[in-house]
Amino acid sequence: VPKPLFARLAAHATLSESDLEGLFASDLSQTAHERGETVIEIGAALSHVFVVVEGWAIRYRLLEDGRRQIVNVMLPGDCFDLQALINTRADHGVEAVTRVITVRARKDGFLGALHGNARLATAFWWAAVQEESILREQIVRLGRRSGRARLAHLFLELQRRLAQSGEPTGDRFVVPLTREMLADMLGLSSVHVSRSLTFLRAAGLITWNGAVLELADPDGLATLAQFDPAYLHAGGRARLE
Amino acid sequence: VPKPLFARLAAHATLSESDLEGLFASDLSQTAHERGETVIEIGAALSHVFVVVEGWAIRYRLLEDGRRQIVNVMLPGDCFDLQALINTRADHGVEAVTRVITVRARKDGFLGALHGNARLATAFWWAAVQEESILREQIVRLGRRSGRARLAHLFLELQRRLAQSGEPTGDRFVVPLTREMLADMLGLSSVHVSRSLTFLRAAGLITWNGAVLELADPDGLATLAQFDPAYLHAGGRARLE
DNA sequence: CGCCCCGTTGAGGAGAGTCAATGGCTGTGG
DNA sequence: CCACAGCCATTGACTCTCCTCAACGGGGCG
Repeated sequence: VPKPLFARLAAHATLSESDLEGLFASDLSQTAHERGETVIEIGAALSHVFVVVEGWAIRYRLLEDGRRQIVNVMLPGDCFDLQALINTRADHGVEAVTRVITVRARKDGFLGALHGNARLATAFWWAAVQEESILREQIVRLGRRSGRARLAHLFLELQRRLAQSGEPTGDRFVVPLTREMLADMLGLSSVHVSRSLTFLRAAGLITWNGAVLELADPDGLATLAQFDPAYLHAGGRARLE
Repeated sequence: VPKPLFARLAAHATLSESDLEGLFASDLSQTAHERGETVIEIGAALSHVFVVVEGWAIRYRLLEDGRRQIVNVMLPGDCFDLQALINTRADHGVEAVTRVITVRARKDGFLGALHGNARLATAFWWAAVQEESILREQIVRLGRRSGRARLAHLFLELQRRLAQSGEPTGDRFVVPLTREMLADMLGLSSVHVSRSLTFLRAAGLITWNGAVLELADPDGLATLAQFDPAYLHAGGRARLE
């Protein structure tokens, strides 16, 4: 059983590891994708549900003129794509940011396990609520925040989400994203991302030497970004009525 | 049974009206909200699932400094909020754009009906897939399109979505949104929305006299907006495997 | 008639994009 | 072991989209 997934699901529902075992026992096909590799092609038929066990991945859409918008980052414990349980085609691609290890479950087996276990269904439903809320917050970030605030806000979100997947995360953690990925995520150009990062550094809000990002002044970042973590639904306990 | 809801659900699943009757028969409490009224307050506990029967509503989030980002428009047939079946609080508000009539179903009754009817569950699942895909496209619109293109893209989306709810919609339909609402949807200022509309009018792409919007040159709009309707999942048939 | 809401238009300024040059780091092959 | 290529980040200069403040005008409604 993937630990990050268990950590996330168990945080909001009463769950033991055995609840999850049935899901992946049948065909525990761990797949590894190298950095830069395509995990799911746009337009591909979806027959499996994926869970990220290790590493980061991005979900993106492309425009005809070649521009790219990254819709969301997938961290350990995130699922792709609960809603694709219906037979449909991927309307966005998934690419590995680092080396990524995924576990796949066939849709029918997944649904069967959910039918037989109400607590498990509740836990996954809760994960879907969180996921959609994160999408909504991404909309607010793009629509109503400045470049600097977008960066600050994203960093704070990543910190909380990493903590939810059970990593020992304080104010220092590895962020394997390039400037261009940040740009495609935040609706900016990579040049402007670079400038905005320089500003955040100069203001003493962050340091970022190579890979490890440090939130030097979390409160300052939260003020700049108007960060309100409520949308992450980190507290609270799931209950399907 | 609300007709717009039936039109949308039946478009992608084999469904008869009787499938839906059980949902609303028990407590068919139609509620009307006047233009500008709050339908759901941010932070309110959610005990019901809502369906818009008539009129338009907006889902929005507010920032501390008073700025507003509209996450999505709700048209007849749209549900608020399938994912709130879990006991949680609204992380965004809903406000009536026109006079809005909603039908509410208690969460437990709703879930019971879904459990007893696989076709119904499939149809609602499909609606959720569409809804999330529309959110993703909103992200692309905000992140990677110019002001003019955002407007053109939104108008084309509204046309298709209205058609899905069963309205007789050609290239002319009523858009009850103010400039400021468009601005809060598209991440712009109302002044810039006004200017961009002037441009679209001057280019012969649209006319908008008072309420009725006419897409005078749909192909031109689609080119400007790089509109690819695939994300609306308008074709295709739902099947839960 | 007068108020208020909404839309338009103008002027000036700030934020973000584009093009381009530079420099560091890494991996590779002679 | 070093030279070179390729990728990535930074910085500069210039441009353009979009924002803010402000004035004005039209339509609905009391």
